[in-house]
Amino acid sequence: MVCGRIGPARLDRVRIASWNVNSLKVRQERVEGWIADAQPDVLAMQETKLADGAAPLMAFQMAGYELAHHGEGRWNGVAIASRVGLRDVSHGFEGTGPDAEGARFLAATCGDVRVVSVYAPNGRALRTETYEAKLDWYARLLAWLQVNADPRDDLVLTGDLNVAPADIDVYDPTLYVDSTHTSAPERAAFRALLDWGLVDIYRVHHPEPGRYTWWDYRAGNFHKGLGMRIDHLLVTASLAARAVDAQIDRSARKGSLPSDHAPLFVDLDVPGVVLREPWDPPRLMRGS
DNA sequence: ATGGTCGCGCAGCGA
Repeated sequence: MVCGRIGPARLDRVRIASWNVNSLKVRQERVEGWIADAQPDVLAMQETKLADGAAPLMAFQMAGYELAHHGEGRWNGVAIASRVGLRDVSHGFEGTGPDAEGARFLAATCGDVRVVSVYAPNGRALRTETYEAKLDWYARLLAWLQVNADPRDDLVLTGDLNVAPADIDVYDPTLYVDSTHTSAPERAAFRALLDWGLVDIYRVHHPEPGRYTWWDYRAGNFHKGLGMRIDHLLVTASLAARAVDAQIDRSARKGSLPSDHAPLFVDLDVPGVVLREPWDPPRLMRGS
């Protein structure tokens, strides 16, 4: 808890999380509850499905976080909540391609870490225009990194990348042949991010199979363990060396009205980050 | 194996 703290606190460890919330409006209470439990210092969100004007700045402020939001409402929408600073907000390459594909990219510097929250296009089906747009989006994401970042930076690229990088990232690889999320071009696009200088830090800490971040709402797939690992925390080498743990919080997928994605987070030894002052709510004056 | 459920918004689409 940050309540009761006097003066700025310095953190030696920073927790950076990502969660496709599938409508922040519907998920608001759940997100607030998860933040209170998990205490992330930075939370990247995807599929907020909100216009910027409807972003719940005050609710995050009350919890001690600044919020940057990029959305047009209805579909897509990405955000970054931070309690260790939030500056140099960028919408990146949004709107520059033949199919802009909506609000799917947001970058901000939190503490001294560059955080990029992305929501990759789904692709729907192979050999369709939306599939080609997905690959094009990936190409533009890589180009953004090449132009606007350096592999030597402290950078986290996180979010719903809509790619299962390897066969162990899907519950049954034989069902995912010649389909989106696993196709060779998609995996090559994902691999190109790693080749640029990013590390799949969750996989480093958890080489075991059966670790997923998304489960179809239908057919009780979550309870049957039928999921995919399509949400990722990709970090540069300098941060990978300082990552002490990474986890997927399956518990957040349980209960009533969950998102179909679970949040995941990485804990980094980044000494000297200053925790933002919690907002002091105005108090009602009592007449005497 | 198929389809099964959500969210948005009010029909049917997107995931």
